[in-house]
Amino acid sequence: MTGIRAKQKEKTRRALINAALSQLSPQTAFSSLSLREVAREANIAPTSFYRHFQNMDELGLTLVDEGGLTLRQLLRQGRQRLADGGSVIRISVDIFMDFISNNRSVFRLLLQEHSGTSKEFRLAIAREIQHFKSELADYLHNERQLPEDLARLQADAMVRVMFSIGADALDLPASDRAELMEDTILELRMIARGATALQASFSASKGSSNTK
Amino acid sequence: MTGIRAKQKEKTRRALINAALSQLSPQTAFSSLSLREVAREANIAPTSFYRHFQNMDELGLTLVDEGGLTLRQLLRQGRQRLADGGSVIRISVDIFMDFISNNRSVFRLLLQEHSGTSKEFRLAIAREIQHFKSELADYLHNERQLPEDLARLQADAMVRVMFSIGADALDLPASDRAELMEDTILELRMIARGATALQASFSASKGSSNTK
DNA sequence: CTTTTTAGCGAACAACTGTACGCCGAATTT
DNA sequence: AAATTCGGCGTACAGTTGTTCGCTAAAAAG
Repeated sequence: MTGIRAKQKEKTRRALINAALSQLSPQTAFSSLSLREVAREANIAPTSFYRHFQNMDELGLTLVDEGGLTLRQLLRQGRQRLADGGSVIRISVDIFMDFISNNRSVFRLLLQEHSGTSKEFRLAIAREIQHFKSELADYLHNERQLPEDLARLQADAMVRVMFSIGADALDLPASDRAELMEDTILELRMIARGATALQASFSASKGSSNTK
Repeated sequence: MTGIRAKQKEKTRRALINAALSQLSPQTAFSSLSLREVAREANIAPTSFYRHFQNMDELGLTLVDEGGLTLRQLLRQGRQRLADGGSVIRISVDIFMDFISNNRSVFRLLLQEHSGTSKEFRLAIAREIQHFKSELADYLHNERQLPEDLARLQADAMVRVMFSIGADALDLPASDRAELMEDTILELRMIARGATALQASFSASKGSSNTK
């Protein structure tokens, strides 16, 4: 019951995960990693890999899950920081950019496999993104009094823009990133403004006789 | 001077291009195509491939260029249709969705290699997208009297949203696509509204004493 | 007609790949 | 103390890859 065996197993499992992460780079996609290389980097025999994962895919999905988890945790922190006051948009952009800076490889993995050739990967990543959207839509609906439909659309547009810009920021020197962030904030503000403007026209055309 | 030789060469060049295209699918990325498979599909010896392209990369870049060209041509057609009246946004969305429907493989190639591992691919595709943005920004500035900065930002946001939604539409049954298109149109309208709203606040805070 | 150019071929090579199989030895269970 | 579980290893195999080299035959150039 000491679990000395389980402990060791978990250790080399981590070694495999880290080996995979360490081999990812702008020039090397996860989908082109070989089981043998990863095993070599983790200092185990190729055949031992199978004691931990059935596939390279299974390893990759683990990375996706862990990355998504990290992102969601950051979002919660963001909501807390927000209680102290400050622009939601600016804070969210900050958090997001920090995330991709500190998790370049994982974010690249998310981007690449989001449009990759494995349906399982695509679905797993789409699920993570959907999480992101839903939380934002809820916030817009509850805290900003937007009707559900409009909140959903605004969140959708914002998340799309944010991820797309994140992809561009990924291989940008830190110096250029500040500029991009200002653009990002403006674009997101644009979307927010547009949403409330649309809300106004809808409620106007719907119940113009009803002031309350 | 008959050029019977040049003619034949062009023919098998096309055969190679078509072979590559025909092997692309949701399950097969361009970056994982093998020179040998492509040559086999084109009915030439593997070694003959080099008479036409130095690399598989060179072949891929050709596909990117051709895809970009097609897209730009459609844009011009779109601008013509626009002269007859109608919603710019709706028409543009129509055209875009048509494009990805009729060029699934190419669009998938663009998406995948946009965040792929070859810098040359990334740059080539970024260039195509930049074309798209610039043309839209010019239109917004010239025809819609938006200040250049705001036009640039609106175009940027719109193109990002459009491409992102395009990626989702790619593996969607045609039945679900209609719904997605309506969402797209609303999101783009949101962005457009937001841009003019921001314009109003800026000019108000800048020169409130200047009516003209 | 003679010479040069060139698209295409086949053989060969070394480098990898994923994975099936059976064995070992230490941790765990009985 | 004996039996079982199981993480890890080495060997082995068949398959595929990109690319080099020298050759052929037909088109083009002289």
